[in-house]
Amino acid sequence: MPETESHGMPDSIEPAAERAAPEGATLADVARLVGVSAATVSRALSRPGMVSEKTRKRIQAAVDQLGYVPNLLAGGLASNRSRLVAAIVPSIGTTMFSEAVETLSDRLGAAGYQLLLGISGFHRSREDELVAAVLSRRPDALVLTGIEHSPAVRRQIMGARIPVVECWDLTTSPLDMVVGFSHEKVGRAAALCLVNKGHRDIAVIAASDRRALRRRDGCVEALAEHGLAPNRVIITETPGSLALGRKAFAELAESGPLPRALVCTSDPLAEGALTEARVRGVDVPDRVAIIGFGDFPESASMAPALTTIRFDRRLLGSTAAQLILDVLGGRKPEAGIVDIGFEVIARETA
Amino acid sequence: MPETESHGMPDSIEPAAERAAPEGATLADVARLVGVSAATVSRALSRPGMVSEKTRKRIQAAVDQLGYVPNLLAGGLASNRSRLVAAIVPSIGTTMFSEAVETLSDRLGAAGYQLLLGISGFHRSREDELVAAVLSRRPDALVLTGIEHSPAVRRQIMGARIPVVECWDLTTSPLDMVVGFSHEKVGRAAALCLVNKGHRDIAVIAASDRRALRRRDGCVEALAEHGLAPNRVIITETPGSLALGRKAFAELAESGPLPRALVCTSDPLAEGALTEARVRGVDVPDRVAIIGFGDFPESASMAPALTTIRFDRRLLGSTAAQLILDVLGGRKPEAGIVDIGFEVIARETA
DNA sequence: TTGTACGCGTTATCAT
DNA sequence: ATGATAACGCGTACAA
Repeated sequence: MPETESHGMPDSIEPAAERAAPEGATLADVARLVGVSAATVSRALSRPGMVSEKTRKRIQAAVDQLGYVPNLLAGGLASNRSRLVAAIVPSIGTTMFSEAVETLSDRLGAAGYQLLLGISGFHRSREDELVAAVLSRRPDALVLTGIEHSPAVRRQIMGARIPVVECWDLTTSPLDMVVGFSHEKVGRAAALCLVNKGHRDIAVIAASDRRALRRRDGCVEALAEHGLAPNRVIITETPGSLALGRKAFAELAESGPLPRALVCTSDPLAEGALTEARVRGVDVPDRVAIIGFGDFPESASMAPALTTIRFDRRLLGSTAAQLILDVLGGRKPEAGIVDIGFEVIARETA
Repeated sequence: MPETESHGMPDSIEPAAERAAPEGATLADVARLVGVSAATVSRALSRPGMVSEKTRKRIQAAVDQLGYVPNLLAGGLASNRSRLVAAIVPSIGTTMFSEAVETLSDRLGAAGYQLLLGISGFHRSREDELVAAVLSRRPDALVLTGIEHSPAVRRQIMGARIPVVECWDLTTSPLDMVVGFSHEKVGRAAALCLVNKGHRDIAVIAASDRRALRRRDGCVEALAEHGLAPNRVIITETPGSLALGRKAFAELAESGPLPRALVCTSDPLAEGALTEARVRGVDVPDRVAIIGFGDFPESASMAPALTTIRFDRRLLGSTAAQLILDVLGGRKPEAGIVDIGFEVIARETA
């Protein structure tokens, strides 16, 4: 009897073989145990509707008994669908990105996709490497941060022929799809918020990443349209932090007369400025009104003196997920360019 | 001539074939173009030392020309090494986890590994699903949060036969390796810090996840050893947040006389308590001393009235990475149980 | 140093 | 509803 089962095998040879997973059972092992073909097992697991009720149950039992775990490397290779979505973000150390990534991961996970995460640390060259590395896993879709990418990245991505969502920014000419908001408009809104309150003496503290600089640009432009020039513009490193905000405010205080109002390109910078102002006995917002960006949760209660600009990070993540799932599901998304907008949160009348 | 090259092919048929990547070039395509075997190309890419200088250059040229991107699904299947490390964390929305994950990702990336991230949201059952999902990618190693896992998880993991690092906690009997610190000791340190300052009337606000509760346990034990019982113990949801901290402090204030000192199991809770105290005109630390945990960067400048307990999150991440790389590299780690310790950061003498 | 040949575990196609 | 068989793209003994 050449193809006999292992029943009756002496315990001394493979004692654990029938109890725990011996050594990574395969589809073929399950099939053998049940007495069906591998194809049937594969179908039972991925398209249960195509398999008869009773064989499906027997297969399930065998799967449990063997502790069978499907090999998605093999599955992906055969089907050309990895069920993997790659996301490349500058950092997960700020809620700006982490909340969106969490939401993205949740939504994708619910649909059977997993998240391959690349963290670029705000370095352009690192994005290049990460894109290359990540594409070698043959992800079914790709999420990128921002709309500026090196030619190499653009080339690789076009060659990959998968859906791509650029996030946290907006453009009329995305690589594929884009979901975010206009940083120029955010900067304008910050400026207008202060101008509308009657301020004319306004300084700017901006981090040096591309999107922060575009917020600064929008701000300066809006001021110009009101016949104003910024009191001063201070550029800090990226990412903006509380410490950098303190330093920048100190520089502001020591290099000339304080402005009447201050635009910071992010809440951490704004919080730092606020902190330094307090230390120096400068009243916020009475002496210096400060507006930030990002609506970081800490600031809501800790820094009620700050005004900020909020966008919905979770909406960003879920929208990106939805776009991807639509495309992968063969549905056409309602729109490939999604502006999730933002709103000014004035916590004080200042 | 049966195996002819595509030279001389009329442009009208495959015009782009010789310029851009036509449609996912494979190793075989590269080999054909160079006129060597696929094996040689494979070696040139993964073990350059085994290939002659000049053929390696020609291969590199062909790779560039075709825009060849290796398929790691196939590679992983063939070699049984995915170059993937999976990590499962409750959240990336707090620096507690995000910084460690960032460091982990950096270190692994530098060694040629990529990070497959699962976010469990503090749900035990979700960890089960994620482990199963993640193991189907055949990761070369696994990073888990904490030391308590369901039997199903333990079984699956043992069956996977890969290095595992449990993080953010400590035990003498890890699944495989562990890097973190003792939460009981953190709780004890918090209590002792206050007791040593002469406080005897101490309350506790704790989140309800396992590690936070163990910090509470350590705290209550240490108090008992000094003949003290906590004024009150308030349990909040997980994860602890500024809002929950405010609510808990309000409850404390309204349900009886305020304690003289307060232990919070995390900094967000402590910041919330501090905020609510301020709102109620309660001086911190003169009327109520507050100690938190986690050393969240925001608290350093914003809440100088708080004492906190710090552990090195980046050290945690890099140690985990090092353990994994050691094992995967065939080196034996110095120790499979790493206590990274912690320190009390007293920001005020209170 | 290079080539040959096989296998990795799964899905898809085409029968039955 | 189920089975046989051929890919999928690559790594790796083994041979040359």
